Amino acid sequence: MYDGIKGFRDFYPAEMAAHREVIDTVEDTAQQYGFREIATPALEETRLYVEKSGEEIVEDLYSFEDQGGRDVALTPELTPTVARMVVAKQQALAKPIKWYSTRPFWRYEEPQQGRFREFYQTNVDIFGSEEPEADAEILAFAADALTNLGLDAEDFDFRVSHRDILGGLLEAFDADIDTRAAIRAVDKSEKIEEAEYYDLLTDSGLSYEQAEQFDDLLATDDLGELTDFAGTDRVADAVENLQAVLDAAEDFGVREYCTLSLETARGLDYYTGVVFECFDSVGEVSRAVFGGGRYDDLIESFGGQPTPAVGVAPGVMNSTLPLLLQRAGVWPEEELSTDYYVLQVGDTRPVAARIARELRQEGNVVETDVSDRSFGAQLDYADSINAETAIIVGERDLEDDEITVKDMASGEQVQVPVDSFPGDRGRPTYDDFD
RNA sequence: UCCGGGUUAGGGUAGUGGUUAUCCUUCAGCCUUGUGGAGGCUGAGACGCGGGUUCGAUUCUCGCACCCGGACCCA
Repeated sequence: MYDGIKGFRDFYPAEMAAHREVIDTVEDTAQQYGFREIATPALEETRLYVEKSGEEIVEDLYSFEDQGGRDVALTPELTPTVARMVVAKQQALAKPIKWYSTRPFWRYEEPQQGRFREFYQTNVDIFGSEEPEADAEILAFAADALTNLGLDAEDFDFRVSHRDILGGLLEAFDADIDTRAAIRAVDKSEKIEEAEYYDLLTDSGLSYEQAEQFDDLLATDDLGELTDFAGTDRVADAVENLQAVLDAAEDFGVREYCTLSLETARGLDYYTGVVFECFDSVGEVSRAVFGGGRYDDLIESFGGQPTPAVGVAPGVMNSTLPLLLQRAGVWPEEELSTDYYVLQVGDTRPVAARIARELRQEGNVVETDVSDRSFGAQLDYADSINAETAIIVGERDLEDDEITVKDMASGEQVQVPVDSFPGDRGRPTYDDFD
């Protein structure tokens, strides 16, 4: 016996069937918005992450030198990769570029609730539009994906904020402020004691009075108050932009899922405009379910022409979204499903095989005996794979040129002429002959 | 990396410094080449790994691995 690797998980068929349903729902939703699927490598050069995020990020990467001497890393996120792809074909791609991709990612972190070292995300991004409609479309996609999974407005909450509001307000104080540290403090404010929060703010350069004032400003519902306080174009523009995104979200039918929450900052440095995080309304899932936002400077920093971008990345496996779905009672059934089991009694293989083949050609899931098992054992097996219908092909039936169609749930069965089965019926069941 | 709690057949469990480690379930075969989700019989399957203490360790002890939480970090 071997242990698995810490933070990596196996998925067996029944559990995977539920995950498959979740992934398909999220991807179908993306396709309905016209997002196009891409595929990307599992390895990138380590410097792709180091140069954008700092040397300390290496601690959280699976990185190593390959046999050709290249420093490579398992991808911890998709954004740098898609940015690289956009830069490489920038002139060839019609804008806006709308892509999605579901894939595993790897981070060398300590596993915790809803967090593993290997996890799957569906990344959804729009490149080439700086309009608020693009931000709102990302919000709308995310909200639709969740409601298509069975969640409603009572279950989750998108906390929406704007990076320039935070940065602009800080800039408006007469102080030498470490903006990055201050934003990080804001991002933590919900999780830590108030005194600790104020300590972090004052550490970042604000006076105590300024920290209080800043905290008050973030709590406001009146965005105009922020504009008046700062008196700068930066804040005025950011407020206007955030309002425009929320207005668009209203028209897109998803405003009800969004809450203004300036305390939401996101830890990542490359965000520039609207940012948001999805939370469990009940709070049983203790950390953010997923997040997204605008990163208008990243493509240019990768050597491309200035290209605005906005995206979101729900985790679909080994992440907090499945926990939220379970908490809300909408997690799909973890069970196998099978349309037909074709049961053979005696040497009836030619007929059984023909029937199985024709049912499969109609798109059905069909199993038949490959273990030379007894009648009872075959029925047991058919039961274990949740077969809906058993087609009994027995020597006795065939003597009368018939087969037996059996409904597995009720046990009822009916004799049917073998020559006309399945015929042009796509998915015949017991009820069709009853 | 750090802190807390865990680890006994596939799943759930009982128990013990000393014979063949308990029970339920599961799985496989058979009764059963014509009726499963019922029953009977037979069989399979476990003390996470390594070191130490001991005549003897699944039990005590140390280290490691993995699991569940949490801190840090969060892309």
